[in-house]
Amino acid sequence: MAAERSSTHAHRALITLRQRILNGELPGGTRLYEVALAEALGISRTPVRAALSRLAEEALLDRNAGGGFIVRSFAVADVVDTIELRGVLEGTAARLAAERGAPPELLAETGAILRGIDTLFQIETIDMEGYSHLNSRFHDLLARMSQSEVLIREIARIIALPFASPSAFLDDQSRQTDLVKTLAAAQDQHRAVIEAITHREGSRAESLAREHARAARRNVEFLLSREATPKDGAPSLAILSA
Amino acid sequence: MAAERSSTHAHRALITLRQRILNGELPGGTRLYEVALAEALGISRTPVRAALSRLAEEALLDRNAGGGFIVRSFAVADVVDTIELRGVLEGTAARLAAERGAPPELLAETGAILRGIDTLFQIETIDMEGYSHLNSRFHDLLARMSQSEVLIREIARIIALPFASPSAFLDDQSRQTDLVKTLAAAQDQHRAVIEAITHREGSRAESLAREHARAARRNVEFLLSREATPKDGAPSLAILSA
DNA sequence: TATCCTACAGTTGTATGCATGGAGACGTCA
DNA sequence: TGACGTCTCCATGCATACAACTGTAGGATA
Repeated sequence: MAAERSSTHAHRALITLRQRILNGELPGGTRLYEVALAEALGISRTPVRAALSRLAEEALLDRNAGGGFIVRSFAVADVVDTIELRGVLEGTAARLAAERGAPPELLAETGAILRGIDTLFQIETIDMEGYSHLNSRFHDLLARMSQSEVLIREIARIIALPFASPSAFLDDQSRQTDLVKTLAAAQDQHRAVIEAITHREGSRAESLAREHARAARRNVEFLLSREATPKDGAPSLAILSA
Repeated sequence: MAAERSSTHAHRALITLRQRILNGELPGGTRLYEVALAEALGISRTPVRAALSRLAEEALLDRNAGGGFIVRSFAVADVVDTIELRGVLEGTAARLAAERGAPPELLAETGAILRGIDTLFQIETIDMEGYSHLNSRFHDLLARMSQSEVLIREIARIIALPFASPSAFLDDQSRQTDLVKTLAAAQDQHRAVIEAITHREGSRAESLAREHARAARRNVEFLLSREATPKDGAPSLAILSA
Protein backbone atom coordinates (compact mmCIF):
# COMPACT_ATOMS: atom_id res chain seq x y z
CA MET A 1 0.00 0.00 0.00
CA ALA A 2 2.92 2.34 -0.68
CA ALA A 3 2.71 5.26 -3.06
CA GLU A 4 0.67 4.00 -5.99
CA ARG A 5 1.66 5.03 -9.48
CA SER A 6 -1.40 6.40 -11.13
CA SER A 7 -1.67 9.58 -13.08
CA THR A 8 -2.84 12.26 -10.67
CA HIS A 9 -2.75 13.00 -6.97
CA ALA A 10 -6.51 13.21 -6.92
CA HIS A 11 -6.79 9.73 -8.41
CA ARG A 12 -4.35 8.23 -5.95
CA ALA A 13 -6.20 9.91 -3.09
CA LEU A 14 -9.47 8.54 -4.43
CA ILE A 15 -8.13 5.00 -4.51
CA THR A 16 -6.52 5.23 -1.09
CA LEU A 17 -9.57 6.72 0.60
CA ARG A 18 -11.95 4.32 -1.09
CA GLN A 19 -9.85 1.43 0.12
CA ARG A 20 -9.80 2.76 3.68
CA ILE A 21 -13.55 3.15 3.71
CA LEU A 22 -14.18 -0.30 2.27
CA ASN A 23 -11.90 -2.10 4.70
CA GLY A 24 -13.40 -0.35 7.69
CA GLU A 25 -10.35 1.72 8.51
CA LEU A 26 -12.56 4.80 8.15
CA PRO A 27 -15.78 3.65 9.80
CA GLY A 28 -19.21 5.00 8.98
CA GLY A 29 -19.98 8.33 10.59
CA THR A 30 -16.39 9.55 10.48
CA ARG A 31 -16.11 13.17 9.47
CA LEU A 32 -13.36 13.73 6.96
CA TYR A 33 -11.41 16.97 7.21
CA GLU A 34 -9.65 18.28 4.14
CA VAL A 35 -6.54 19.59 5.89
CA ALA A 36 -6.03 16.45 7.95
CA LEU A 37 -6.37 14.22 4.89
CA ALA A 38 -4.12 16.46 2.83
CA GLU A 39 -1.38 16.25 5.44
CA ALA A 40 -1.82 12.52 5.88
CA LEU A 41 -1.55 11.96 2.13
CA GLY A 42 1.20 14.50 1.62
CA ILE A 43 -0.74 16.53 -0.94
CA SER A 44 -2.68 19.78 -0.92
CA ARG A 45 -6.36 20.27 -0.22
CA THR A 46 -7.31 20.67 -3.86
CA PRO A 47 -6.88 17.05 -4.99
CA VAL A 48 -8.33 15.88 -1.66
CA ARG A 49 -11.51 17.80 -2.38
CA ALA A 50 -11.68 16.29 -5.83
CA ALA A 51 -11.33 12.80 -4.39
CA LEU A 52 -13.95 13.41 -1.70
CA SER A 53 -16.32 14.73 -4.31
CA ARG A 54 -15.99 11.58 -6.37
CA LEU A 55 -16.48 9.38 -3.34
CA ALA A 56 -19.71 11.23 -2.68
CA GLU A 57 -20.66 10.43 -6.27
CA GLU A 58 -19.99 6.76 -5.55
CA ALA A 59 -22.30 7.00 -2.53
CA LEU A 60 -19.52 6.11 -0.12
CA LEU A 61 -19.63 9.58 1.45
CA ASP A 62 -22.47 11.84 2.45
CA ARG A 63 -22.20 15.59 2.14
CA ASN A 64 -22.51 17.23 5.51
CA ALA A 65 -24.96 20.12 5.74
CA GLY A 66 -22.81 23.19 6.10
CA GLY A 67 -19.83 21.67 4.33
CA GLY A 68 -17.61 18.68 4.77
CA PHE A 69 -18.02 14.99 4.15
CA ILE A 70 -19.01 12.08 6.37
CA VAL A 71 -18.35 8.40 5.73
CA ARG A 72 -21.63 6.69 4.96
CA SER A 73 -22.73 4.03 7.42
CA PHE A 74 -23.76 0.67 6.07
CA ALA A 75 -25.82 -1.54 8.34
CA VAL A 76 -26.67 -5.15 7.54
CA ALA A 77 -30.09 -4.00 6.38
CA ASP A 78 -28.46 -1.66 3.87
CA VAL A 79 -26.36 -4.45 2.41
CA VAL A 80 -29.37 -6.72 2.12
CA ASP A 81 -31.52 -3.99 0.60
CA THR A 82 -28.82 -3.08 -1.88
CA ILE A 83 -28.56 -6.66 -3.06
CA GLU A 84 -32.34 -6.79 -3.29
CA LEU A 85 -32.18 -3.62 -5.36
CA ARG A 86 -29.64 -5.16 -7.69
CA GLY A 87 -32.01 -8.08 -8.13
CA VAL A 88 -34.85 -5.73 -8.98
CA LEU A 89 -32.74 -3.83 -11.52
CA GLU A 90 -31.29 -6.92 -13.14
CA GLY A 91 -34.80 -8.36 -13.18
CA THR A 92 -35.95 -5.28 -15.04
CA ALA A 93 -33.07 -5.63 -17.47
CA ALA A 94 -34.04 -9.24 -18.11
CA ARG A 95 -37.67 -8.30 -18.63
CA LEU A 96 -36.83 -5.50 -21.04
CA ALA A 97 -34.45 -7.81 -22.89
CA ALA A 98 -37.28 -10.31 -23.32
CA GLU A 99 -39.86 -7.70 -24.27
CA ARG A 100 -37.65 -5.77 -26.67
CA GLY A 101 -35.78 -8.76 -27.97
CA ALA A 102 -32.14 -9.25 -27.06
CA PRO A 103 -29.58 -8.50 -29.77
CA PRO A 104 -28.35 -11.80 -31.25
CA GLU A 105 -24.69 -10.89 -30.84
CA LEU A 106 -25.17 -10.34 -27.11
CA LEU A 107 -27.00 -13.64 -26.79
CA ALA A 108 -24.18 -15.37 -28.62
CA GLU A 109 -21.58 -13.80 -26.38
CA THR A 110 -23.57 -14.83 -23.34
CA GLY A 111 -23.73 -18.40 -24.59
CA ALA A 112 -19.95 -18.47 -24.91
CA ILE A 113 -19.58 -17.24 -21.35
CA LEU A 114 -21.93 -19.87 -20.00
CA ARG A 115 -19.96 -22.56 -21.80
CA GLY A 116 -16.80 -21.06 -20.35
CA ILE A 117 -18.20 -21.42 -16.84
CA ASP A 118 -19.16 -25.00 -17.61
CA THR A 119 -15.56 -25.67 -18.57
CA LEU A 120 -14.36 -24.31 -15.24
CA PHE A 121 -16.58 -26.80 -13.45
CA GLN A 122 -14.84 -29.75 -15.08
CA ILE A 123 -11.64 -29.11 -13.15
CA GLU A 124 -11.45 -30.32 -9.54
CA THR A 125 -10.52 -27.04 -7.89
CA ILE A 126 -12.44 -24.19 -9.36
CA ASP A 127 -10.49 -21.23 -10.67
CA MET A 128 -12.28 -18.59 -8.63
CA GLU A 129 -10.67 -15.67 -10.34
CA GLY A 130 -11.71 -17.02 -13.70
CA TYR A 131 -15.24 -17.68 -12.48
CA SER A 132 -15.50 -14.24 -10.99
CA HIS A 133 -14.44 -12.67 -14.26
CA LEU A 134 -16.89 -14.66 -16.38
CA ASN A 135 -19.67 -14.08 -13.89
CA SER A 136 -19.12 -10.32 -14.01
CA ARG A 137 -19.18 -10.39 -17.77
CA PHE A 138 -22.43 -12.35 -17.75
CA HIS A 139 -24.09 -9.76 -15.53
CA ASP A 140 -22.70 -6.97 -17.66
CA LEU A 141 -24.16 -8.55 -20.78
CA LEU A 142 -27.49 -9.06 -19.07
CA ALA A 143 -27.69 -5.34 -18.36
CA ARG A 144 -26.77 -4.48 -21.93
CA MET A 145 -29.42 -6.79 -23.34
CA SER A 146 -32.03 -4.42 -21.90
CA GLN A 147 -30.90 -1.89 -24.49
CA SER A 148 -31.60 0.81 -21.94
CA GLU A 149 -28.72 3.19 -21.32
CA VAL A 150 -30.43 4.43 -18.18
CA LEU A 151 -30.72 0.96 -16.72
CA ILE A 152 -27.19 -0.03 -17.70
CA ARG A 153 -25.92 3.05 -15.93
CA GLU A 154 -27.88 2.49 -12.74
CA ILE A 155 -26.93 -1.16 -12.52
CA ALA A 156 -23.28 -0.21 -12.94
CA ARG A 157 -23.71 2.31 -10.17
CA ILE A 158 -25.12 -0.24 -7.74
CA ILE A 159 -22.61 -2.92 -8.63
CA ALA A 160 -19.80 -0.48 -7.87
CA LEU A 161 -20.61 -0.99 -4.20
CA PRO A 162 -18.36 -3.93 -3.37
CA PHE A 163 -20.89 -5.91 -1.37
CA ALA A 164 -23.52 -5.59 -4.08
CA SER A 165 -21.39 -6.91 -6.91
CA PRO A 166 -22.53 -10.22 -8.38
CA SER A 167 -19.05 -11.52 -7.63
CA ALA A 168 -19.00 -10.41 -4.01
CA PHE A 169 -18.39 -13.04 -1.34
CA LEU A 170 -16.91 -15.47 -3.80
CA ASP A 171 -13.43 -15.16 -2.37
CA ASP A 172 -14.52 -15.44 1.23
CA GLN A 173 -16.57 -18.58 1.14
CA SER A 174 -15.23 -20.78 3.90
CA ARG A 175 -16.92 -24.05 3.06
CA GLN A 176 -15.54 -25.13 -0.26
CA THR A 177 -18.02 -28.00 -0.53
CA ASP A 178 -21.03 -25.77 -0.44
CA LEU A 179 -19.36 -23.41 -2.83
CA VAL A 180 -19.39 -25.85 -5.73
CA LYS A 181 -23.05 -26.59 -5.14
CA THR A 182 -23.81 -22.88 -4.91
CA LEU A 183 -22.02 -22.05 -8.13
CA ALA A 184 -23.67 -24.90 -9.99
CA ALA A 185 -27.06 -23.63 -8.86
CA ALA A 186 -26.14 -20.12 -9.96
CA GLN A 187 -25.16 -21.43 -13.37
CA ASP A 188 -28.55 -23.12 -13.69
CA GLN A 189 -30.17 -19.79 -12.94
CA HIS A 190 -28.01 -18.06 -15.54
CA ARG A 191 -29.23 -20.54 -18.14
CA ALA A 192 -32.86 -20.18 -17.09
CA VAL A 193 -32.73 -16.38 -17.36
CA ILE A 194 -31.24 -16.50 -20.83
CA GLU A 195 -33.75 -19.13 -21.90
CA ALA A 196 -36.63 -16.97 -20.71
CA ILE A 197 -35.21 -13.97 -22.55
CA THR A 198 -34.78 -15.99 -25.72
CA HIS A 199 -38.38 -17.15 -25.53
CA ARG A 200 -39.55 -13.57 -24.91
CA GLU A 201 -40.97 -14.54 -21.54
CA GLY A 202 -40.59 -11.18 -19.79
CA SER A 203 -42.23 -11.90 -16.49
CA ARG A 204 -40.40 -15.20 -16.07
CA ALA A 205 -37.07 -13.63 -16.96
CA GLU A 206 -37.66 -10.91 -14.38
CA SER A 207 -38.53 -13.35 -11.61
CA LEU A 208 -35.57 -15.57 -12.33
CA ALA A 209 -33.06 -12.72 -12.37
CA ARG A 210 -34.47 -11.41 -9.12
CA GLU A 211 -34.24 -14.78 -7.49
CA HIS A 212 -30.70 -15.14 -8.74
CA ALA A 213 -29.67 -12.10 -6.70
CA ARG A 214 -31.16 -13.72 -3.65
CA ALA A 215 -28.29 -16.17 -3.67
CA ALA A 216 -25.94 -13.32 -2.80
CA ARG A 217 -28.30 -12.26 -0.08
CA ARG A 218 -28.29 -15.74 1.44
CA ASN A 219 -24.51 -15.64 1.30
CA VAL A 220 -24.45 -12.48 3.38
CA GLU A 221 -26.81 -13.94 5.89
CA PHE A 222 -24.73 -17.11 6.09
CA LEU A 223 -21.48 -15.22 6.58
CA LEU A 224 -23.00 -13.10 9.30
CA SER A 225 -24.48 -16.11 11.09
CA ARG A 226 -21.06 -17.60 11.76
CA GLU A 227 -19.40 -17.01 15.08
CA ALA A 228 -16.31 -15.42 13.56
CA THR A 229 -16.37 -11.69 13.15
CA PRO A 230 -17.33 -10.64 9.65
CA LYS A 231 -14.01 -8.99 8.88
CA ASP A 232 -12.05 -12.21 9.18
CA GLY A 233 -13.63 -14.29 6.48
CA ALA A 234 -15.44 -11.69 4.42
CA PRO A 235 -13.49 -8.62 3.32
CA SER A 236 -16.53 -7.36 1.45
CA LEU A 237 -18.34 -6.99 4.74
CA ALA A 238 -15.61 -5.02 6.51
CA ILE A 239 -17.49 -1.86 5.67
CA LEU A 240 -20.37 -2.84 7.94
CA SER A 241 -21.04 -0.55 10.87
CA ALA A 242 -20.66 -2.04 14.32
CA MET B 1 -32.60 35.16 -13.62
CA ALA B 2 -30.19 37.80 -12.29
CA ALA B 3 -27.61 37.05 -9.62
CA GLU B 4 -29.35 34.80 -7.15
CA ARG B 5 -28.74 35.31 -3.46
CA SER B 6 -27.65 32.06 -1.95
CA SER B 7 -24.76 31.45 0.34
CA THR B 8 -21.78 30.53 -1.80
CA HIS B 9 -20.53 31.15 -5.28
CA ALA B 10 -20.38 27.42 -5.88
CA HIS B 11 -24.04 27.05 -4.97
CA ARG B 12 -25.13 29.89 -7.19
CA ALA B 13 -23.08 28.43 -10.04
CA LEU B 14 -24.69 25.04 -9.45
CA ILE B 15 -28.19 26.49 -9.66
CA THR B 16 -27.41 28.58 -12.72
CA LEU B 17 -25.73 25.78 -14.64
CA ARG B 18 -28.41 23.26 -13.71
CA GLN B 19 -31.04 25.62 -14.99
CA ARG B 20 -29.19 26.17 -18.25
CA ILE B 21 -28.87 22.44 -18.80
CA LEU B 22 -32.50 21.74 -18.01
CA ASN B 23 -33.88 24.42 -20.30
CA GLY B 24 -31.72 23.31 -23.18
CA GLU B 25 -29.50 26.37 -23.22
CA LEU B 26 -26.56 24.01 -22.75
CA PRO B 27 -27.51 21.11 -25.02
CA GLY B 28 -26.34 17.55 -24.56
CA GLY B 29 -22.82 16.91 -25.74
CA THR B 30 -21.59 20.40 -24.94
CA ARG B 31 -18.16 20.38 -23.37
CA LEU B 32 -17.96 22.69 -20.38
CA TYR B 33 -14.70 24.56 -19.86
CA GLU B 34 -13.83 25.80 -16.40
CA VAL B 35 -12.23 29.07 -17.48
CA ALA B 36 -15.01 30.00 -19.87
CA LEU B 37 -17.68 29.31 -17.24
CA ALA B 38 -15.73 31.15 -14.56
CA GLU B 39 -15.51 34.23 -16.74
CA ALA B 40 -19.15 34.00 -17.76
CA LEU B 41 -20.24 33.73 -14.15
CA GLY B 42 -17.78 36.26 -12.86
CA ILE B 43 -16.17 33.92 -10.35
CA SER B 44 -12.97 31.91 -10.19
CA ARG B 45 -12.42 28.36 -11.40
CA THR B 46 -12.58 26.81 -7.96
CA PRO B 47 -16.31 27.21 -7.27
CA VAL B 48 -17.02 26.33 -10.90
CA ARG B 49 -15.28 23.00 -10.43
CA ALA B 50 -17.27 22.37 -7.29
CA ALA B 51 -20.51 23.05 -9.15
CA LEU B 52 -19.55 20.84 -12.09
CA SER B 53 -18.68 18.05 -9.72
CA ARG B 54 -22.09 18.20 -8.10
CA LEU B 55 -23.82 18.26 -11.46
CA ALA B 56 -21.96 15.07 -12.33
CA GLU B 57 -23.30 13.65 -9.08
CA GLU B 58 -26.80 14.56 -10.24
CA ALA B 59 -26.14 12.72 -13.49
CA LEU B 60 -26.63 15.86 -15.56
CA LEU B 61 -22.98 15.84 -16.60
CA ASP B 62 -20.64 13.08 -17.67
CA ARG B 63 -17.00 13.15 -16.74
CA ASN B 64 -14.88 13.27 -19.86
CA ALA B 65 -12.05 10.76 -20.00
CA GLY B 66 -8.92 12.81 -19.55
CA GLY B 67 -10.63 15.55 -17.60
CA GLY B 68 -13.45 17.97 -18.16
CA PHE B 69 -17.20 17.63 -18.19
CA ILE B 70 -19.76 17.08 -20.93
CA VAL B 71 -23.47 17.79 -20.76
CA ARG B 72 -25.32 14.49 -20.77
CA SER B 73 -27.57 13.85 -23.73
CA PHE B 74 -31.12 12.77 -23.09
CA ALA B 75 -32.97 11.15 -25.93
CA VAL B 76 -36.68 10.35 -25.83
CA ALA B 77 -35.79 6.75 -25.04
CA ASP B 78 -33.84 7.88 -21.99
CA VAL B 79 -36.77 9.87 -20.67
CA VAL B 80 -39.11 6.95 -21.18
CA ASP B 81 -36.70 4.48 -19.61
CA THR B 82 -36.11 6.75 -16.64
CA ILE B 83 -39.83 6.97 -15.98
CA GLU B 84 -40.07 3.21 -16.35
CA LEU B 85 -37.26 2.93 -13.84
CA ARG B 86 -39.07 5.17 -11.40
CA GLY B 87 -42.08 2.89 -11.76
CA VAL B 88 -39.94 -0.14 -11.01
CA LEU B 89 -38.40 1.48 -7.94
CA GLU B 90 -41.68 2.81 -6.59
CA GLY B 91 -43.18 -0.58 -7.28
CA THR B 92 -40.46 -2.15 -5.19
CA ALA B 93 -41.10 0.38 -2.44
CA ALA B 94 -44.78 -0.52 -2.48
CA ARG B 95 -44.02 -4.25 -2.39
CA LEU B 96 -41.59 -3.89 0.51
CA ALA B 97 -44.09 -1.71 2.34
CA ALA B 98 -46.69 -4.45 1.96
CA GLU B 99 -44.31 -7.25 2.89
CA ARG B 100 -42.72 -5.51 5.85
CA GLY B 101 -45.82 -3.71 6.97
CA ALA B 102 -46.09 0.03 6.54
CA PRO B 103 -45.69 2.14 9.70
CA PRO B 104 -49.17 3.30 10.85
CA GLU B 105 -48.12 6.93 11.14
CA LEU B 106 -47.03 6.98 7.50
CA LEU B 107 -50.27 5.35 6.43
CA ALA B 108 -52.19 7.94 8.41
CA GLU B 109 -50.27 10.78 6.84
CA THR B 110 -50.86 9.30 3.40
CA GLY B 111 -54.57 9.13 4.08
CA ALA B 112 -54.61 12.81 4.96
CA ILE B 113 -52.83 13.66 1.72
CA LEU B 114 -55.29 11.65 -0.35
CA ARG B 115 -58.18 13.46 1.33
CA GLY B 116 -56.39 16.72 0.60
CA ILE B 117 -56.25 15.87 -3.09
CA ASP B 118 -59.95 14.98 -3.02
CA THR B 119 -60.66 18.43 -1.62
CA LEU B 120 -58.78 20.04 -4.50
CA PHE B 121 -61.01 18.23 -6.97
CA GLN B 122 -64.13 19.85 -5.53
CA ILE B 123 -63.13 23.26 -6.83
CA GLU B 124 -63.78 24.03 -10.50
CA THR B 125 -60.25 25.04 -11.49
CA ILE B 126 -57.74 22.79 -9.93
CA ASP B 127 -54.96 24.38 -7.92
CA MET B 128 -52.09 22.80 -9.82
CA GLU B 129 -49.44 24.01 -7.46
CA GLY B 130 -51.30 22.54 -4.53
CA TYR B 131 -51.85 19.27 -6.35
CA SER B 132 -48.23 19.07 -7.35
CA HIS B 133 -47.14 19.56 -3.77
CA LEU B 134 -49.48 16.93 -2.35
CA ASN B 135 -48.62 14.50 -5.14
CA SER B 136 -44.91 14.87 -4.39
CA ARG B 137 -45.54 14.26 -0.71
CA PHE B 138 -47.54 11.13 -1.52
CA HIS B 139 -44.68 9.71 -3.57
CA ASP B 140 -42.21 10.64 -0.87
CA LEU B 141 -44.28 8.81 1.73
CA LEU B 142 -44.60 5.78 -0.52
CA ALA B 143 -40.83 5.53 -0.70
CA ARG B 144 -40.49 5.89 3.05
CA MET B 145 -43.04 3.15 3.69
CA SER B 146 -40.55 0.68 2.24
CA GLN B 147 -38.41 1.30 5.31
CA SER B 148 -35.38 0.87 3.10
CA GLU B 149 -32.87 3.70 3.29
CA VAL B 150 -31.20 2.41 0.14
CA LEU B 151 -34.42 2.49 -1.84
CA ILE B 152 -35.46 5.89 -0.49
CA ARG B 153 -32.12 7.28 -1.57
CA GLU B 154 -32.23 5.82 -5.07
CA ILE B 155 -35.80 6.95 -5.67
CA ALA B 156 -34.86 10.46 -4.56
CA ARG B 157 -31.95 10.34 -6.96
CA ILE B 158 -34.12 9.41 -9.93
CA ILE B 159 -36.86 11.88 -9.07
CA ALA B 160 -34.27 14.66 -9.02
CA LEU B 161 -34.24 14.44 -12.81
CA PRO B 162 -36.98 16.89 -13.71
CA PHE B 163 -38.68 14.78 -16.36
CA ALA B 164 -38.82 11.75 -14.07
CA SER B 165 -40.51 13.52 -11.17
CA PRO B 166 -44.04 12.32 -10.38
CA SER B 167 -45.14 15.92 -10.79
CA ALA B 168 -43.49 16.45 -14.16
CA PHE B 169 -45.66 17.55 -17.07
CA LEU B 170 -48.40 18.79 -14.78
CA ASP B 171 -47.79 22.40 -15.62
CA ASP B 172 -47.56 21.85 -19.33
CA GLN B 173 -50.74 19.96 -20.03
CA SER B 174 -52.42 21.74 -22.85
CA ARG B 175 -55.83 20.12 -22.79
CA GLN B 176 -57.38 21.09 -19.49
CA THR B 177 -60.30 18.69 -19.99
CA ASP B 178 -58.15 15.64 -20.20
CA LEU B 179 -56.14 16.87 -17.27
CA VAL B 180 -58.99 16.51 -14.80
CA LYS B 181 -59.71 13.01 -16.03
CA THR B 182 -56.02 12.14 -15.82
CA LEU B 183 -55.66 13.40 -12.29
CA ALA B 184 -58.79 11.62 -11.13
CA ALA B 185 -57.45 8.38 -12.55
CA ALA B 186 -54.13 8.97 -10.83
CA GLN B 187 -55.91 9.49 -7.54
CA ASP B 188 -57.71 6.17 -7.99
CA GLN B 189 -54.35 4.53 -8.49
CA HIS B 190 -52.97 6.19 -5.37
CA ARG B 191 -55.84 4.73 -3.37
CA ALA B 192 -55.41 1.28 -4.88
CA VAL B 193 -51.70 1.19 -4.07
CA ILE B 194 -52.31 2.16 -0.46
CA GLU B 195 -55.12 -0.36 -0.18
CA ALA B 196 -52.86 -3.13 -1.45
CA ILE B 197 -50.14 -2.13 0.99
CA THR B 198 -52.61 -2.08 3.85
CA HIS B 199 -53.81 -5.57 2.96
CA ARG B 200 -50.22 -6.77 2.70
CA GLU B 201 -50.67 -7.64 -0.96
CA GLY B 202 -47.09 -7.16 -2.09
CA SER B 203 -47.35 -8.27 -5.69
CA ARG B 204 -50.49 -6.25 -6.31
CA ALA B 205 -49.01 -3.16 -4.71
CA GLU B 206 -45.95 -3.48 -6.91
CA SER B 207 -47.94 -3.84 -10.12
CA LEU B 208 -50.18 -0.91 -9.30
CA ALA B 209 -47.33 1.44 -8.44
CA ARG B 210 -45.57 0.46 -11.65
CA GLU B 211 -48.65 1.09 -13.71
CA HIS B 212 -49.12 4.42 -12.01
CA ALA B 213 -45.78 5.58 -13.39
CA ARG B 214 -46.93 4.62 -16.86
CA ALA B 215 -49.31 7.58 -16.74
CA ALA B 216 -46.31 9.89 -16.81
CA ARG B 217 -44.90 7.91 -19.69
CA ARG B 218 -48.11 8.29 -21.68
CA ASN B 219 -47.94 12.01 -20.96
CA VAL B 220 -44.50 12.22 -22.52
CA GLU B 221 -45.61 10.33 -25.55
CA PHE B 222 -48.67 12.55 -25.90
CA LEU B 223 -46.65 15.74 -25.59
CA LEU B 224 -44.17 14.56 -28.18
CA SER B 225 -46.90 13.49 -30.60
CA ARG B 226 -48.20 17.02 -30.97
CA GLU B 227 -47.08 19.12 -33.89
CA ALA B 228 -45.66 21.88 -31.71
CA THR B 229 -42.03 21.60 -30.76
CA PRO B 230 -41.57 20.09 -27.32
CA LYS B 231 -40.01 23.18 -25.82
CA ASP B 232 -43.09 25.29 -26.28
CA GLY B 233 -45.60 23.45 -24.18
CA ALA B 234 -43.39 21.26 -22.04
CA PRO B 235 -40.52 22.92 -20.20
CA SER B 236 -39.61 19.57 -18.66
CA LEU B 237 -38.78 18.26 -22.10
CA ALA B 238 -36.54 21.14 -23.11
CA ILE B 239 -33.56 19.01 -22.10
CA LEU B 240 -34.24 16.55 -24.90
CA SER B 241 -31.55 16.23 -27.54
CA ALA B 242 -32.50 17.16 -31.07
C1' DT C 1 -29.18 29.86 37.43
C1' DA C 2 -30.30 30.64 32.87
C1' DT C 3 -29.51 33.22 28.85
C1' DC C 4 -27.26 35.92 25.72
C1' DC C 5 -23.28 37.93 23.82
C1' DT C 6 -18.67 37.91 22.29
C1' DA C 7 -14.44 36.32 20.83
C1' DC C 8 -11.74 32.71 19.08
C1' DA C 9 -10.32 28.66 16.80
C1' DG C 10 -10.95 25.58 13.34
C1' DT C 11 -12.99 24.43 8.75
C1' DT C 12 -14.38 25.19 4.32
C1' DG C 13 -14.83 28.76 0.41
C1' DT C 14 -12.36 31.39 -3.07
C1' DA C 15 -8.81 33.40 -5.96
C1' DT C 16 -4.69 32.96 -8.37
C1' DG C 17 -0.28 31.56 -10.28
C1' DC C 18 2.34 27.99 -11.86
C1' DA C 19 2.94 23.01 -13.50
C1' DT C 20 1.67 19.38 -16.41
C1' DG C 21 0.03 16.88 -20.01
C1' DG C 22 -2.72 15.93 -24.08
C1' DA C 23 -4.64 17.05 -28.64
C1' DG C 24 -4.19 19.23 -32.78
C1' DA C 25 -1.51 21.80 -36.34
C1' DC C 26 2.13 21.90 -39.08
C1' DG C 27 6.00 20.40 -41.33
C1' DT C 28 9.17 16.94 -42.95
C1' DC C 29 10.45 12.64 -44.63
C1' DA C 30 9.68 8.33 -47.01
C1' DT D 1 0.39 11.41 -50.82
C1' DG D 2 0.50 9.42 -46.55
C1' DA D 3 2.45 8.82 -42.17
C1' DC D 4 5.11 10.11 -38.55
C1' DG D 5 7.21 13.30 -35.42
C1' DT D 6 7.58 17.57 -33.06
C1' DC D 7 6.01 21.79 -31.42
C1' DT D 8 2.74 24.76 -29.49
C1' DC D 9 -1.36 26.01 -27.22
C1' DC D 10 -4.85 25.41 -24.07
C1' DA D 11 -7.42 23.01 -20.46
C1' DT D 12 -7.01 20.92 -16.30
C1' DG D 13 -4.08 19.53 -12.05
C1' DC D 14 -2.13 21.35 -8.06
C1' DA D 15 -0.36 24.34 -4.29
C1' DT D 16 -0.95 28.15 -1.49
C1' DA D 17 -2.56 32.41 0.66
C1' DC D 18 -6.31 34.65 2.25
C1' DA D 19 -11.42 35.31 3.20
C1' DA D 20 -15.62 34.00 5.19
C1' DC D 21 -18.25 31.35 8.03
C1' DT D 22 -19.78 28.32 11.80
C1' DG D 23 -20.01 26.46 16.04
C1' DT D 24 -18.48 26.62 20.66
C1' DA D 25 -16.65 27.95 25.04
C1' DG D 26 -16.34 31.39 28.25
C1' DG D 27 -17.83 35.17 30.63
C1' DA D 28 -21.01 38.75 31.81
C1' DT D 29 -25.56 40.09 32.99
C1' DA D 30 -30.38 39.83 34.36
